[in-house]
Amino acid sequence: MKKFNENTLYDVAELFKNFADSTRIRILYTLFNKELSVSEICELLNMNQSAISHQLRILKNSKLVKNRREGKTVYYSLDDDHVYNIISQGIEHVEE
Amino acid sequence: MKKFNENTLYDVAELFKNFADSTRIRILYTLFNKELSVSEICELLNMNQSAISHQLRILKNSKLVKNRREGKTVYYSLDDDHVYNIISQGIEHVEE
DNA sequence: TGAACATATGAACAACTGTTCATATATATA
DNA sequence: TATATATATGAACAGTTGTTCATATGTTCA
Repeated sequence: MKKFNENTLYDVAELFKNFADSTRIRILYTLFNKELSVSEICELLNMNQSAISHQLRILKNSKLVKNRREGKTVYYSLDDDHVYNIISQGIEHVEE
Repeated sequence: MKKFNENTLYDVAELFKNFADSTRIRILYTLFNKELSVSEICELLNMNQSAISHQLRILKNSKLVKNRREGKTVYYSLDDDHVYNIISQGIEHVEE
């Protein structure tokens, strides 16, 4: 079994917390294909803008999404290759 | 992008909740190699028996661990191939 | 049966989390 | 500058979660 720092598993738990909420995981899933603006995400998930912005901040702090501003609009996209793989594996699991 | 039932992402979030707590993820990690009794897990994680039992029940209900009784002792082990892969991917992510 | 040991479980409590509401900030344009 | 639009953020609140404590259940053996 691979050795690693004893804090690693705490960090792993922190990572998985991001995926442990259906709003955040649905946000991430909408970003699988392409970047989207905040308001586009709101429409897709049918949720209010404040709730989405709060969750986007959490995802950004965890470096799972990144954003860029274009005028008034802010576009978000996945910031990590692992995100796609981890969620895909989760989907695979529950679909069995 | 793969199509699936709209409830799937909610189920995925539920799945990841299991990995979103450091106690549970450390329990699962102790079971990577081999089955362990409840008291062995308590010693390894230096936590009291009640806390461990409560978390084991959560993991069992989610079908991530299984158990077998041998006299007074109950042994727990991983019940799902995906568990190993999902946690490994999480470890890989945070170690970069 | 009774004592000892291993594990499970319910209740209670503190800590944490996600959403809403109100409002602030940033940008574009008239 | 004033207004409209898009996004961000702080405070408050309800709901959820993990641990502890006390106790129950299950098993072995004397």
